[in-house]
Amino acid sequence: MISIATWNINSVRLRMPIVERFLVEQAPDVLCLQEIKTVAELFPYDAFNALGYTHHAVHGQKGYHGVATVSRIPLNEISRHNWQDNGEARHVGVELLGPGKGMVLENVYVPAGGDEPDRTINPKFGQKLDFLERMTRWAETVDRPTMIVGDFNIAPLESDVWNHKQLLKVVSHTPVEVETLERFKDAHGWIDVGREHIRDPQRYYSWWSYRSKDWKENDRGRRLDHMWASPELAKQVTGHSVHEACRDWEKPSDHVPLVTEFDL
DNA sequence: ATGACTAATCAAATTAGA
Repeated sequence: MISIATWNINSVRLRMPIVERFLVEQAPDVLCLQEIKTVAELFPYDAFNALGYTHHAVHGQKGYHGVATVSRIPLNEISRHNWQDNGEARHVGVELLGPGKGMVLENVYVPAGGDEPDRTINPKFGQKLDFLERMTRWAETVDRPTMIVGDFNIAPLESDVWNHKQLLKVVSHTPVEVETLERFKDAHGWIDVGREHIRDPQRYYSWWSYRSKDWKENDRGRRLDHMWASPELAKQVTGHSVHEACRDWEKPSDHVPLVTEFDL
C-alpha cells in the first residue's frame, strides 16, 4: 500500500510546523506541495529529511508559485513542463522507483486566472485557459500509468462550491473553465479519484478564503484541488480523504491536503 | 458584489492569490 498527498501550502517555509504535523499524523509516502513560494536553495530539505522524506523534486521560484514533491519512496524527476509559457514554476513530474514503481506523478499549480472571466479585458484569464489547453495537448500523449495532482484552481461540479448560481461568473467556477477542464479530462480519460470516493452531489471542498472571520461558520468553500489518475491506475485506488482539520491549525494554508491510497 | 485576509518583497506600498 502506498499513499500520496497533495497540498497547496501557501509558503512552505512559513508553514513547516503544520507540514511536519501533517506528515507525523498522516504519514503519506509522497507529498506534493504547491505555492512553496521559495527558490530551491531555500527549500527546507533538512526538516523533510528528519522525518524520512529524503527524496525531493523541487521546482522553485522566488516569491511566487513553485512546486515540490517530497517522498519516503525513491523517485526520479523526469519533467518540468512550461505550460504557462513564461517560465513560471508550476509543474514538476517524477516517477516512483520503489513501491509503486512505474507510476508517474505530476504535480501542477494551475494559475488562478485573475478576477474577470473575460480574456479580452483580463489577460490572466486567457493565460489560465491556454495553460489548460497545453495540458490537454500533453495529456493526449500520456502512455504510462499517471497520477496528476495539485491545485487546478477550478471547481467543476455544482457540489464543488458553496453556491453554484452565485459563483457562475466567479473565476474558478465559470462554464468556460469547466468546459476547458472537461476537455483536459477527456484527452486521457482521467478518473477524478476524489469524486469516486466522495461522490457528487456530496459536499466536497478543499479551499476556504482567508477573508472569512470563521471559515467553518458559513462554509463558503470550493474544491480547487484535485487528484486524477489514469484509468488503469485508478482501479488500484483503495481510499481517499480530505483533511479539513488542517484548516483550523495554527497559521493555516487556505487549502487543505488530500490523500489517495493505492493497493500497489 | 464585494471584501472583512494573508504572504513576499522590501523596508512603505505593491502585487498576488481566487
